[in-house]
Amino acid sequence: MQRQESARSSAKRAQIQQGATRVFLREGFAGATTDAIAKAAGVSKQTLYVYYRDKEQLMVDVLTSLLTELNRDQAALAGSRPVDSLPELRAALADLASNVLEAVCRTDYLALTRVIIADSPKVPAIGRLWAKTITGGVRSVVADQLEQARRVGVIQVDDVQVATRLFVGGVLTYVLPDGIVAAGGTVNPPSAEQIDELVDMFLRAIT
Amino acid sequence: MQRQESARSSAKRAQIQQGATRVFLREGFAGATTDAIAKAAGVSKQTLYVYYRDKEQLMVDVLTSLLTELNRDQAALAGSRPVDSLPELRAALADLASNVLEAVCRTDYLALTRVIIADSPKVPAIGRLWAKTITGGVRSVVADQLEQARRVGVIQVDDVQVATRLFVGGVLTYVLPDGIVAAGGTVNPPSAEQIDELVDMFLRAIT
DNA sequence: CCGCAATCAAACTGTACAGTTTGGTTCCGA
DNA sequence: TCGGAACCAAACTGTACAGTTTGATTGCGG
Repeated sequence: MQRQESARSSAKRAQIQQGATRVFLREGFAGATTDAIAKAAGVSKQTLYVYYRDKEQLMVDVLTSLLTELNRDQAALAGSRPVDSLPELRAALADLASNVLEAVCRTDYLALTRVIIADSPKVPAIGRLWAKTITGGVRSVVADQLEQARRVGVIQVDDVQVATRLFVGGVLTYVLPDGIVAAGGTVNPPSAEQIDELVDMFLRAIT
Repeated sequence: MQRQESARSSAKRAQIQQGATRVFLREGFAGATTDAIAKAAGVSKQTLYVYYRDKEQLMVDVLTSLLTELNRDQAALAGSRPVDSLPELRAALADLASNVLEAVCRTDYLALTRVIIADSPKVPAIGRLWAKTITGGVRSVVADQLEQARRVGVIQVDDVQVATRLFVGGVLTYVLPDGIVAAGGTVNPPSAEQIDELVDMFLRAIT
C-alpha cells in the first residue's frame, strides 16, 4: 500500500520542486548540480535524496509538472467560443495566435523547450509527453475551431488538418527557431498588426 | 606568423573532424568523451590535442563545418527558376518544400539541430550562425521566389515577409517540433499529396 | 518534558572525464 | 642510415560531481 504523504512532507516536496525547476531551466540537466538545486530550494542535499531517488527522477518530476500546468493553461483557451461569421473567426484566430505567442515568448517557456529538446534522447518519456500535450494541444485547439467554422459554413476547406498546420506553423515561426537558440535573451512577440496580417492572409486561403 | 599546414596534417585534421562529427551528433557536447572521439576518429587522444586546444574548440569547428556545408547545399536551391505563371510557381514551391523537408528529415540534420539547441547557451556563436544560415537561408530563398512572382504579377500580396513566414512555417511544422524530440528515430516527411495540398492552400491566400 | 521523525551542514567516497605526461614506434627526407 | 617529426597507447593528474554517511539540531505529538 502506498503510504500517504503528510501535509508537511508534501510541502517540502513542493519546495524542492520549485528550487529544482529554477535550476534545471537555467542550467539544463547536465549543468544543474545537486548542490545548486539543494541551495536553490533552501534544503539540505540529504533531504533532497529522501524525496527523490536520483537527479533524473527529480527532473522528470519537474518537467512533468511544468507540462501538465501548461496543458491546463491551454485547456482554458480550448473552450473557445463557437463562431458563425467570418469576422468572429478572424477575431478568434488572432486572439488565439497572440495568446499562444505571448505564452511561448515567456523566457521560461523557451528555456523549458530547450531543456526538453536537449535531454529528450535521455528521457524519451518527456519528449513524448511534450509532443502530445504542447504541440498536439495547440493544434487540436485550432483544429477544433476551424472544424466548427467549417461546419457552419463560414469557411470552405477540404482538409482541416492541413489548414491547421499552415496556421500554427505560420504563427510559431515568428518565435521558435530563432528564439530558442538566442541564449537567455527574451524574444519579442510580433506586433498585433503582423498577427492580423497573417490571419487575414490565412483566411483568404480558406474562404 | 601563421605556420602553413602540410597536406598530411590537414588530412589528419579532417579525419579528426569526421570522427568528432559522428560522436558529437550522436551524444551531444556533454555526452561526447574525448576518448570516444579519438577512437571514432582512429587517432590517439594526444594527436587530437595537437590539432585542437580543447573539446569546445573542436565542437565549434565541427558545427561550423556542418553549417557552412548545409548552407552551400541551400545556395544550390537558391538559384531557383524565375516563374511567370501560377502553375510554375506552384511547382516551384512544391519542389522547394519537398527538398527542404527531405533535407530536414535526414537524421543527421535533426541531430545537428538538437545539438545546436542544447548547447547554444554555452556557445552562442553557433546559435547565431545557425539562425543566419539555416532558418534565415530558407526564408530568403522563399522570399526571393515570391518577390519575383509578385513583380511579374503572378501573385498579389502586400507583405512578402509575412507570406514567407506562413509558407515556411506551414512546411516545417510537418517535421520540426515532433521530429526533434523523437529520440534517434527518423521522421518520415509528408507525402507529395500533403505537400501539394498545402501549396494549393497557400496559393489561394496570395492570388 | 520526552522521544521520535524530519531536517540540517559538512565531510566523505567513488567515478567519470578533460587534459597531460611518458616512452616508445613509424615514416620520411637528407 | 641517421635524425627528427608526427604519431601512437597507456598510464597519470586534478577536478567536478552524484550520491552517502555522520552526527548534531529542531520541532511536534503524546
